[in-house]
Amino acid sequence: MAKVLTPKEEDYSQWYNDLVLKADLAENSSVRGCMVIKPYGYAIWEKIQQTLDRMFKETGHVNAYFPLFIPKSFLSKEASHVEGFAKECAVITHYRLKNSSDGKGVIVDPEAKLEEELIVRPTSETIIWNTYKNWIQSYRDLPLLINQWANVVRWEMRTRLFLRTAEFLWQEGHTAHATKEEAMEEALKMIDVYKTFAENTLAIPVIQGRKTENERFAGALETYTIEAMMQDGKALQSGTSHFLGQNFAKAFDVKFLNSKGELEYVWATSWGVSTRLIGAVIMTHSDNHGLVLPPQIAPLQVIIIPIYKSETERQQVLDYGKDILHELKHHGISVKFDDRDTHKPGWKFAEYELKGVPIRVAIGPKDIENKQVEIARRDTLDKFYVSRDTLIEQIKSLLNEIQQNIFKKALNFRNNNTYEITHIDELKSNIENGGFFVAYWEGTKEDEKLLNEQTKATIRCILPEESSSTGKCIISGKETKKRVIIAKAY
RNA sequence: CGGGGUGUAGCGCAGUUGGUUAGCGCGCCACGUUCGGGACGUGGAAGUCGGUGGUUCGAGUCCACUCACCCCGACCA
Repeated sequence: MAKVLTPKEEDYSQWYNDLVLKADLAENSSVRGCMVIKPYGYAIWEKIQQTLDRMFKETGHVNAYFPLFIPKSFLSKEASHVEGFAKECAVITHYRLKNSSDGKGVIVDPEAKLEEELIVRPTSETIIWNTYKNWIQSYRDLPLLINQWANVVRWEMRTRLFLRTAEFLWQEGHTAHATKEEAMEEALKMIDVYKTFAENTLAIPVIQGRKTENERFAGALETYTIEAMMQDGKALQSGTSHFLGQNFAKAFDVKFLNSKGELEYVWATSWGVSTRLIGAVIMTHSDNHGLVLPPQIAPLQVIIIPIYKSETERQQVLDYGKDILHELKHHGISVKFDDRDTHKPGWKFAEYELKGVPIRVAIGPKDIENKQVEIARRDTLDKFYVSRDTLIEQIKSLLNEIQQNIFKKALNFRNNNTYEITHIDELKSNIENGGFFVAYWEGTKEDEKLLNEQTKATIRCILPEESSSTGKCIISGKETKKRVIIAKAY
């Protein structure tokens, strides 16, 4: 008996916390609100990065890197942008320390005060648009399609591993376009990329929509979002793409000469996903035994565990297993053979279940004799024997099947916890149990605030209009085509 | 930033009205028996009791201050 998780049913957030720590994904650091991402957790992030990076490049984007620090004056150039971020900025005021007079340490040297304070980027629109000003003169310089992989800092009051940390890793795309239509198309294209990635790679079903004015990104004219439902019925905003209009171009005076020789302001988008996605993966698929990882981002897809008694058996099992190891590697499968003699098989079974390895292959003397192996799949915990001859093919298709299965499971869960409502009372009486509530909405900003105060829920997104059918807004009673998802959110 | 709570070995905790050498479980190390679902035995290492100051013959224990972390709210990806 070693690592026991708090059961989900008992305390969901405790379960989440236990899991992150015990699966060795991350831990709290001695810096308030900042986490240490441990090798296993970082390996998942690397998988996420690799896939997304490829998708960004396939859609014509390139990577670059901009400074961590932003002069304070830059941030205030776009009024609503600074308003949104001002309350959570880390500020650098000095550039030097000196020995304290009591000799016990160092103090900030008051002589070394910066002329202008620097802000640790909470997001990079301002520093990037200040740079784009120098890069863009003519329509021939457009579009500019740039992404950066970086860390950002937002001084959050309350933090939770992966879901909300003061420093987090993300990617932020910042694009510049000659026309409104092209920028809008880009913003929509990227939210599509995120949706595809979430569903195909992370196996997380998401609802795509746009944010209400209240929930929009600071400085955006339109924010598109993908919203996922966690196992406790709460929503997690998993990626956003913003149509920024000409706000930043105007704030930073970025103009280009069009083919007719006229000066115009540039149109912009920005879009990002963060290490929060790891939290989304955990809270979508995992169970009381530990992590359940989608094969596509599992750092380890297959674990091989030997079972033996005597030294001769050990040699035989090792030979048999090494063979399988090399063959799987040859087929591009990420696999490890845990031949450590310091832990017993049962211990290893539990350990790799905790870590969410999709497929476990166990081999003992019995299996060598029968030319087979025992396979256990992490998603269903089913165990069965597979002939050695067809093993490789079966593992390949099983990885695929697991990927599909956990997606379907998550989709069913979401469908079963999504409710169409026609009156706000239905929301009030059911919101405590979580879930997505679909309602017609034609309310004002104030109505939205009222909704939040009364139910603790928020409008997660406005759904795309699929048909021309209409209904009555649950607050104002106005007839409308607009439908929204309401839910409690992380 | 308001309300509540906790700081004792790597982790989880116990420690009586102040009284010698501060314990327990897990983990760790060594050896042996084990090995198809988190093994067992024997021995061992590991602690400035969050910090500072005070009361006292004597403080993990009492007092003051302070720091850190956790939970609940307001804020947020």
